[in-house]
Amino acid sequence: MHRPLKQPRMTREEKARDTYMRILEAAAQVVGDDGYADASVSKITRLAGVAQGTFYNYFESRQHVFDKLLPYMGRQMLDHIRASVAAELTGADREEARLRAFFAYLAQHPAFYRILYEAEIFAPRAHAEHFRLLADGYKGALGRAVERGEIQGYSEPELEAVIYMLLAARAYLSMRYVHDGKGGGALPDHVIDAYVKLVTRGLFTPPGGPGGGGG
Amino acid sequence: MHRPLKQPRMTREEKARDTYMRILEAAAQVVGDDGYADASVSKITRLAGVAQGTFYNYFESRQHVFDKLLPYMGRQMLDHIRASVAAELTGADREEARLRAFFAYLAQHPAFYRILYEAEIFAPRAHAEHFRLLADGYKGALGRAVERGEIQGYSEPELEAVIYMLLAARAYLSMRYVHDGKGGGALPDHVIDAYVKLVTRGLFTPPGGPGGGGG
Amino acid sequence: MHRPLKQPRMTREEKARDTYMRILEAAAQVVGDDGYADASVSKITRLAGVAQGTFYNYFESRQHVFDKLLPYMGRQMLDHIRASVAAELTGADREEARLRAFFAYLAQHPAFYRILYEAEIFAPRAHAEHFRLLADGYKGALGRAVERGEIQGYSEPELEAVIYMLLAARAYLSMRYVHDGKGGGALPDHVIDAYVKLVTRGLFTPPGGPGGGGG
Amino acid sequence: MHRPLKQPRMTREEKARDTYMRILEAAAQVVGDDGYADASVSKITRLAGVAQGTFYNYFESRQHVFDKLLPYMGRQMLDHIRASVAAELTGADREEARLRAFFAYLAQHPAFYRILYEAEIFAPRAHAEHFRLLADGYKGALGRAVERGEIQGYSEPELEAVIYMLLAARAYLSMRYVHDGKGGGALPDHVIDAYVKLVTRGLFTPPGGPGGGGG
DNA sequence: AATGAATGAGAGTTCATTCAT
DNA sequence: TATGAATGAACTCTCATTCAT
Repeated sequence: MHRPLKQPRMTREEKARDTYMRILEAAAQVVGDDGYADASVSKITRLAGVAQGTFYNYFESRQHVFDKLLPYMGRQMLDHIRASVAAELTGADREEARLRAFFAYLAQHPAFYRILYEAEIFAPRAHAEHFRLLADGYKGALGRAVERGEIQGYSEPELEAVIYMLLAARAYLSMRYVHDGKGGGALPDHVIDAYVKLVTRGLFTPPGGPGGGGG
Repeated sequence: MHRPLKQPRMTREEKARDTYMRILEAAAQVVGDDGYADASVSKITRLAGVAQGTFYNYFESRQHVFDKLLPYMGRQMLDHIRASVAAELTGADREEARLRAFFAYLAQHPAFYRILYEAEIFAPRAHAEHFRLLADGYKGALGRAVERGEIQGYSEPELEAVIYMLLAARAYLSMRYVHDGKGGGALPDHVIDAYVKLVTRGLFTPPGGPGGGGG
Repeated sequence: MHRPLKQPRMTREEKARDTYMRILEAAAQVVGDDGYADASVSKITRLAGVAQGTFYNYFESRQHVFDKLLPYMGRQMLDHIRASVAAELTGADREEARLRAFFAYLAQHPAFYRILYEAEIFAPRAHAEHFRLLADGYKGALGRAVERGEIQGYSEPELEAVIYMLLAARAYLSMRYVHDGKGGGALPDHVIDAYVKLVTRGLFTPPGGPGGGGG
Repeated sequence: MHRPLKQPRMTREEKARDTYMRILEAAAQVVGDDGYADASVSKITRLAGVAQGTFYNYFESRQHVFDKLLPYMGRQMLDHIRASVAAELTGADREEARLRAFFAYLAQHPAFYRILYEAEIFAPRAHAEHFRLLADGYKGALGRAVERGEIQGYSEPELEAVIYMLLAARAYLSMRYVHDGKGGGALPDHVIDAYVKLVTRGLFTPPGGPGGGGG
């Protein structure tokens, strides 16, 4: 029944960290629900359970939380994808796994859709940075595929363009098939098939080389 | 007995039409420059050279102009693409021509970028309708390619998914290579090459069939 | 089948008169439905079937129609009451007849309620004038009752106060029992009884004098 | 170790209460002077000495202050009347005292006239509630008069109608003799006499019963 | 006399931000 | 550090009125 010896539940620093995170998470949820445009400071602080003024002890301005949102959730998403994709997968199989992992993350974190795609408008710096990060990761992966001979006939700058097209595909497929709402959050199989087919044929060379035993 | 050819420069009706267009064009420019979120009625009317109240003689609300913007410019863009793409082009060549025409339009109408891509957030109805329109046009084109045997191995719903990926590619390539600003509005050739390569290999079957004489 | 010799259906003057009346009646209806505060010029002209500008050919301002409304309908109402009350009625019977006639008019012209009672706020000049008119008519009637010995013990200025109380009773009874809406427009009998009883006892002396054979 | 009796002049809560009251009183005065229709938020806040935005920290909307005005001043008025009318007064004497107290309150609070009578239009809910309150208080009083035998020959629903007529009398007498402005706020004696006479004869039975020793 | 487009003042309301407590 | 009241600029929208046609 007595109080445990442990110090006050949180040190001052921990408490500050906690408040920061509460505000950030609240912002994520509000933006996810209402979009950046309607994510007022008052909604965010109300949800976070702090006073409006407190907000400005942790963020310089409303825009500043917005700028933190995508980096914060984007890292989560990348971690999720990385953890989901088996290390030994290569080529188109790896692509498929990444796509599935992305949509799985989206299904678990519905707020992420708006945080990500509205960021181009409301947090353009963060958005650009996020895409650079994604693209860089991708570049490494495709670079290794090139080295393994899985990909042929694309120059390095061309590969960058391809990467943006793949990221684009993700975005629009989630917009069209998930966010619009009938699918209940899951991507239909034929859509995954189409993606895999396009990428396999378009990017990855079948083992025997192009024109080999493809099909 | 005959009336002079023109009494007033414009009839009342023409003048009304002119005012409507002035407001609409002003709205397009303001949205192009500042985005929907910062496109206030006062900015629009100032640019159009009319009083704020006049705005509401022509549009029920700020949202209502927003809803007209994409249909208005989208039709322009489609007309431009249709006019630019030679009728006899087929297959990947046609795809390339379409891509180039799109980017040419974008270079001539820089406002269109934001009007189009921010519409998902600020004029979702118009945005959805616009994409349905594009996708339908595309479906017809790809359907004919299927009939000609240029495309093989894709079911109809898969083709729909492919269409959304191609539209996605356009969007992200314009975001990355044009809108971000260094290219001065033109898409670098290697990007077009990458697009064409991906689509050619991924979608279009070389004359002799897959695995034929491709390369 | 041929046009009758009669001049154009209406002379210019008649047509103007007609337009004037159309606007006035439209104003009456709009004020009756929405109240003075929400009776915009555009609503009125739309209902009247004329252009907004036409309004100002007939009335100097919005306030000016408002000022015409109560005189116009008030006269109608007085005519109705005068026509409804049998000439030979006297004393409390006459009062009852007047009350019933007033409520009958109200039931037939629902717009009149608001036109009359909101006028104190929105057309105070007309309102005061209307009540002066009513009071003057009343004064004559009560003066004759005094001469007949039906009323005793009230000085002339006291009678004026009584008149205002009687008019007040009308107003509040219509507010409470008719306008609030359950009665379907008719005044319940017990309310009329209460009115008649109060007035009979309070104002009119029974034939044998006060304290005579009353009951 | 002890705290000085007062640190800040007002605690935060007191200050908030003060601001609320300042706005409410300012609204009362503006409505009293200009009527509800012309009582703009900007006039109210200017008079209250706060920023326009502050208004919306205390009231959801302009309409919401309007809805508070009559309850606030109505309670004041009732308290005043209750305090002014000697407990031992009964019958018509009590009525006279009430009438005098009402007009005394009106003379001290000129704003109350418009707040009360325009409320039927601009704050109908509050108006209805106010009258229900008044009528209920009256019902109790008249009910006791009936029990004491002071009132005879009126059924209960008839008494309700009478109550509305008495309230109506108040309203119109104040409109005619006070608000119109010549009397300087006081009701002429002959008007009070007329009211008392009408009510005495009409409602209250003289000690010996109707037809007794009256006169 | 009739039209209806144009005007612009002014309304109510929102909200990011500040700051005294 | 946390609070929440106060601020005021900026917004969208309404509408009586004017006036060229």
